Amino acid sequence: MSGHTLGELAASAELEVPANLRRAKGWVGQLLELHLGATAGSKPEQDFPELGVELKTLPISHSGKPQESTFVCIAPLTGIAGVRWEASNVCNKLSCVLWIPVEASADIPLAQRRIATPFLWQPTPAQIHQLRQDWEELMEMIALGEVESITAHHGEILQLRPKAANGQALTHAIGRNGEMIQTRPRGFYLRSHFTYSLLRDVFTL
DNA sequence: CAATGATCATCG
DNA sequence: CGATGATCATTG
Repeated sequence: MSGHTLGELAASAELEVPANLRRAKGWVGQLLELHLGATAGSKPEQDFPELGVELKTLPISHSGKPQESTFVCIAPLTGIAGVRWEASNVCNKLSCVLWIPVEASADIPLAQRRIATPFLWQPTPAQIHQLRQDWEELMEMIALGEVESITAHHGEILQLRPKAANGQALTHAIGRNGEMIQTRPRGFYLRSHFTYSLLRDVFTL
């Protein structure tokens, strides 16, 4: 797919290209999943379970920098006593990722945006250490009932941010006194400066 | 609602 | 103008 445009891929799949991504935010990712034969659905698993590979598109600017952070997975806010990093969804999802950089500058019409060179990535021991540290810090705060005091400033490469259909969505979490509270669902995201470092490592920029 | 796919829109 | 917090579509 490298070098081809999203318009070409959409045409071969007989899909309409939306006017913009405002009401189709996951369109690019789903188009690429379709072409690579990933199992559609909303299962909390890797995109290619047989290969142990997770697929993620990476929106990049003209200068090749990621334009957005990368969503990893929903953060568990309850039932997290004793959860270990090795058994976490974050660890599982990021153990092997096929990154597919895609042009995403606002001045390029969606159909004309090109797919860059994908690369397969497995975190280095140092990256795993960094991910694990961030994850443990955030999970500890959640476990201690401090989820509502977590902001996106926490975590060096992995951050926690709201992840929901809107601000009214609520889920259960642990409160400051160990009681059950209602709060906005959160998700783990990779900071763009981290995904940029992955691009620099692979393409020796 | 929770999970998938993410980008939008506003603020500092 | 980058990052945070908010939001969109869809499926089970």
